[in-house]
Amino acid sequence: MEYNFRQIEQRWQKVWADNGTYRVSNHSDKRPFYVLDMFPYPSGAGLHVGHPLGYIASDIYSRYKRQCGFNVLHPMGFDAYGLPAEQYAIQTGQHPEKTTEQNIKRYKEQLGKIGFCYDWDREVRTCDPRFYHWTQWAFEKMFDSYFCNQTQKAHPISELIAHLEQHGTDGLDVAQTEPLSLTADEWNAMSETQKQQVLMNYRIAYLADTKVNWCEQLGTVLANDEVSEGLSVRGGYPVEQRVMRQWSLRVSAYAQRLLDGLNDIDWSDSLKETQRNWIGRSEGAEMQFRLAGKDLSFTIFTTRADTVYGVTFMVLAPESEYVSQVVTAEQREAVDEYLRWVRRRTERERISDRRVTGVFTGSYAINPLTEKEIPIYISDYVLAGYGTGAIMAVPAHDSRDYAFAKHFGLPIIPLIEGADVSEQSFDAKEGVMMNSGLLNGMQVKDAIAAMKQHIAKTGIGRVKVNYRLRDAIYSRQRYWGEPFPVYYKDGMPYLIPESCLPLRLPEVSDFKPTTTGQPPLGNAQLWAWDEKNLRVVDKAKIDDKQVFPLELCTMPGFAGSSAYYLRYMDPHNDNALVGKDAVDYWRQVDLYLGGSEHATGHLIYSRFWNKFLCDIGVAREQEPFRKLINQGMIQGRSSFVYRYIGEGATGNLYISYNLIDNPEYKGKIQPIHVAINLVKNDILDIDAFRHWMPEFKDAEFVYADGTTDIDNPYLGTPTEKQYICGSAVEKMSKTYFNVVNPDDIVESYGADTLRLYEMFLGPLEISKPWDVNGIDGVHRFLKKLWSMYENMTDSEPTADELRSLHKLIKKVTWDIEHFSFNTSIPAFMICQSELQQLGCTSKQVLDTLAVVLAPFAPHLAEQMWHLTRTERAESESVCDAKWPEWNEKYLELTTQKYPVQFNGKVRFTIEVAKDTPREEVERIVMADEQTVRYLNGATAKKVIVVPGRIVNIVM
RNA sequence: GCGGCAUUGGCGUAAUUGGUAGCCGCGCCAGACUUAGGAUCUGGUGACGAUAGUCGUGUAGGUUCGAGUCCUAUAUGCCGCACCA
Repeated sequence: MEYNFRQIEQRWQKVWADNGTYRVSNHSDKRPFYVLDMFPYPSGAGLHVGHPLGYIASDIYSRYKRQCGFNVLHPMGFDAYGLPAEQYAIQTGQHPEKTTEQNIKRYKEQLGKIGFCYDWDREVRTCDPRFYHWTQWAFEKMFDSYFCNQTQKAHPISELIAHLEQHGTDGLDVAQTEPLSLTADEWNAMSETQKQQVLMNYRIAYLADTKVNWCEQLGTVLANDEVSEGLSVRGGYPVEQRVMRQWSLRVSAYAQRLLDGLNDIDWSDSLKETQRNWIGRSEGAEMQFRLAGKDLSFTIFTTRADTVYGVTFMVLAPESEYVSQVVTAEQREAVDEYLRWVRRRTERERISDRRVTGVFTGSYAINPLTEKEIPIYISDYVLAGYGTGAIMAVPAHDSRDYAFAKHFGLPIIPLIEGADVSEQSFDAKEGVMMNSGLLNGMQVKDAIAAMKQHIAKTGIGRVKVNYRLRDAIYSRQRYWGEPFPVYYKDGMPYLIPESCLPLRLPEVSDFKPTTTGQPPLGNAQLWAWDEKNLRVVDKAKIDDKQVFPLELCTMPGFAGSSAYYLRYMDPHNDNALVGKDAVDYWRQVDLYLGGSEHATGHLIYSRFWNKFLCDIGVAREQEPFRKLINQGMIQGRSSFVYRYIGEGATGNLYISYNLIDNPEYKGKIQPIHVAINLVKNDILDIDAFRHWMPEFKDAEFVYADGTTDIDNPYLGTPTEKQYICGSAVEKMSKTYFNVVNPDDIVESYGADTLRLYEMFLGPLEISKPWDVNGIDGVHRFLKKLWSMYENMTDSEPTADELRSLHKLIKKVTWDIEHFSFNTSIPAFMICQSELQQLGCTSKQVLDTLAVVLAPFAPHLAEQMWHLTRTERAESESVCDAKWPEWNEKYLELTTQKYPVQFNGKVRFTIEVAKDTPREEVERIVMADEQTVRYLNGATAKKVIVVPGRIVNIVM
């Protein structure tokens, strides 16, 4: 019986769909388990073979958990809002709604062919109003909240108002944009608009003039994680710094909680480390420096309080607000010129060109410990956004300060004994202090602590923790995103009432972004808010007293993906993001799979978002994703032919890869990408190649054996005429002709082979090239396995069959629990081959085998499972078959013919006293009943004895 | 510069976590069946050696009865952060 995978896979996919096999209920006595894939952007290119890697792994795990008796939530949806979808729409000149719809359809078709156990009833799309209703709702909650540093929690803004009414800003320890000082009387005397302005300083979702990453080509601002080395991550366009009035989320308020939370979750070390870097906590001190001759002081941040005796100058960031107060009349012109120059420089120039630049302000500050006057400079090596935008410079022990001091001829005072600072600074935090007054003789570490204590006691400064993490810019001057539920009255934003959500994305005459920063929603006619009648109206009515303009920006891509995992729990709930019952039952994602490229974007934002939702009582767990696995990328494997371009070249002769280093060809060949479907096992299909493109129609070859068609025009068996292609690992891309479409693999080998092969390729978490060369081996295994089901009988399983089966169960169970799916495939192959050698025909064994295979190759397993028991109804699925337990009893069973082995070895433990001599141990071993049974009369080749521990016997 | 991860046959990898390195697959070699094979099946395949055997997990040390696995250096590669004070 042939392995007709097409028929088998179509049949069961239909049965599963018809019976709703994968539908999941929120009401179950079973324990819940939530397995989630990062939902995809439905891009125009469709899925390539790399996308399903993580999906297959999570599918295996979900199916396994389900068979173990869990109620498994395993949903799928689409991250349809945001830049990629919109860029694709612009490229194809269609409305993003239409392209998104088409792309989703395509994705679902492709996913459907691979046999995933998704509950499609729970599908979410971020661009669906029923979904973005809750994105907008969450924004409103953040707008209506502030963050208290004492409780480290979000609180309703009404509590803050109450505090301001009674105490002003006195005793307020909250996250804020800038420090404010108000009395209660001042607050109470304020107008409504003034009050709103004050509150904006504290809201978690706030509007402020901020320095943003503006990308002209994309026509929008970008978050920090969307920019890399001064270029936009998407598209690679230049990004400049601009001050714009933008919405932001106060993510930085949660920095400490985001950091602490990492200790409680099961993520890879590298990913946690990436997040720790991104949050960038550093412990240090803030110190006051007085301005000489004026009643003005400013604050700096340092992690090296111990080096304060070595401060020989100060530096301000060009954007620092202190600058204007410090510049003297004589220096004003020089400073202005420098500031103009700094402003002209793009972010990219600043990063690539690190020459020392700066200008003297004319003013001096007083070192609070030495009381000496030190000059104040401005330089762009000091960043306005970190710390206070002002530093104390210690050239002896900081390489940047050192370079600056050398350039401007400023003094360098070494503070650590034995440190040679004549050529470079001594940055290490080790050694014994000198030239440092009360710190002399201390180790650096102790000196840091001592100085912190000293400055706190004397009031010069205070201990302070700083974070690198910035607030997330939340506005995008784009069309294809969630509209803000916000309208403007007297220039201040107000929320649209919750009951009026969702605020739907309006139709516009032109959705393309502009280079001026004018958002496309400005083109919408129906885009004003009638405050009295609570509805969206024509913006021509804005002259009315009760009609106000709506926000024109939309939310960024990460808005929709920040809480979607909660929505899957309760996707049809129109009254809440997620119902209490649902979230109480599912709680959090137990296993999350996706790429590590989201480490500093989505995975920070959704953790932040979840913590906020926790604070307001919506989410149940502090961390959204308990365990996270990053699947590796699948790269493409490109193939090449080598065109001869040496002397007398016609441009039509191609040299086999094995010959290109021959002296007659070396350096005279040009590699050309060739479509990988024309190549199998690195051998070129010559006919197909000649028909591939017109330019290769008359291609001639120097074959692997060095012959050409002219040498032997009619001989030439296929082996002689082989043309070998070269190869390289590259990104999967259309231009390299190396994209492998999963549909094609499913078509020629079947979904089960695809699933098995993707797992077989190597460990889940590492990147690896897609290499078709091995797929036949996996396909062959499934064929062989299938052929075993032809001759089933009701015979009792033999001991050997049971041992082989239970060995498999043990191995596969272990593998799945350790996400080592790649090592399960060999286990299946060994089991199959052993059973075949034993001539296994036992239905009982084959039945269980199908159950164990089910997570990996569900279609074939389902077919086999129904073959072993023909009375099973079609609706009864192997998905619900109980996961078998392995039994040590069977593993111990042994016969003359098949001794218990692992990799051809016998191993067990026997207790022996620690100092027993080796000969004695050997005697004990040989006399041991169990050992004798294992050895079965054979003589041991070698006995390795470790007193007190383990005995290894090699037969 | 700081941090994380990796390095095992011709290739992808395995070694149940400190217990005889190289499972399984690809490729290759040999054989069988075939008019034929890019089909199928069987056997072999780390290196050196005729054999016995010896040597082998990037390099150099260390801990241990025992190290691919732990420790210390070092090299190479990949990834993250980076003028973050």
